[in-house]
Amino acid sequence: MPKQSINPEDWLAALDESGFRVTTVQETLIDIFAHSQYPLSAEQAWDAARQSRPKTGRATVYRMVEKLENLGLIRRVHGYQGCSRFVPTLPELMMLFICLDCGRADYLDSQPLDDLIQHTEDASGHHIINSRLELFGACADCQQTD
Amino acid sequence: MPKQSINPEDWLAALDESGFRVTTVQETLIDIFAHSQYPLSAEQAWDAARQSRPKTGRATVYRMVEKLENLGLIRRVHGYQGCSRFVPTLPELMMLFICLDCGRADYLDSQPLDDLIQHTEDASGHHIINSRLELFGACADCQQTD
DNA sequence: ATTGCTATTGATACCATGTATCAATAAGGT
DNA sequence: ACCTTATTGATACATGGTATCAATAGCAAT
Repeated sequence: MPKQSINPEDWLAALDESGFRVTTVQETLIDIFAHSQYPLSAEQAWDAARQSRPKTGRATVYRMVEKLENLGLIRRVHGYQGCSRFVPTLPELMMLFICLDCGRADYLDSQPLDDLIQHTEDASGHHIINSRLELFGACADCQQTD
Repeated sequence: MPKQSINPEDWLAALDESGFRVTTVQETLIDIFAHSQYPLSAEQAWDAARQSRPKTGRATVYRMVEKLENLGLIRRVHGYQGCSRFVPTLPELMMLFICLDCGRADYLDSQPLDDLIQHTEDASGHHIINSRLELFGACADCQQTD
């Protein structure tokens, strides 16, 4: 459902550029996150990783998830089966919609959010440094089959 | 900083109307949440509760927090010192701003968010059932003292 | 007021999720 | 191929939250 596709090579390049070593665990996990249509927990990613790389350690996955989040390559989804699931990020598409029915993530253009933030700064006098917007509901596909 | 004040009696009435018994623990905890300007964790609320009511149990506080959240009287703040702090809710003021400097919550009128949701529904075809918006930054007061 | 029913509570034990430690491994520059 | 050191995997640990269950206390009816 993402309108842009995610390129695992770009993620490896991002790790490399940030001075991290490129390892097989990373390749494995990046592949898992980049191709998942659904929010994944670290535990789920661990299960998935061990299918292609059985000796993958649990702590390693948690460390990797943290690293990917810090680099802005994945983002945490709050309020959907807890607060510990992650989806890949897509540049310029910071408005996240999660379908409560099929669970898929859709990424929407951030312009309306940018406008809202601008408006709020003007109206309140606060300086807004970052924001979190998540939308939940029934996606266009699931509405038709209800 | 909340522009409306919160009335603990209304909360007790809400519990009563929902068929729950009104107890002293509830009064204690409602007072704590209704008067806090800062997001509080369950653990912090427990500490506060025991000052006026020493034998208050930990599990009771967790249960109460869950109940208040379910009733919509408090709301969870995500991404500010974890995902387990709560602020009281204020009707019609669903846009939450948290100052990263002083930690206080400010509540903003939801109209811009309602507009954004309407626009997104029209543009995407998704039906939006609920949303979560949090804004973080430097509040008007804290900017002046920087 | 007293009683009886049952929701709520407090104490404890428990579980899940995530983190610190540390020896072994493997990137990657030389 | 070698050396340095970041990364890994296994284990133990910490934290935050939940299940259990006997004791307590709301509240409605008498």
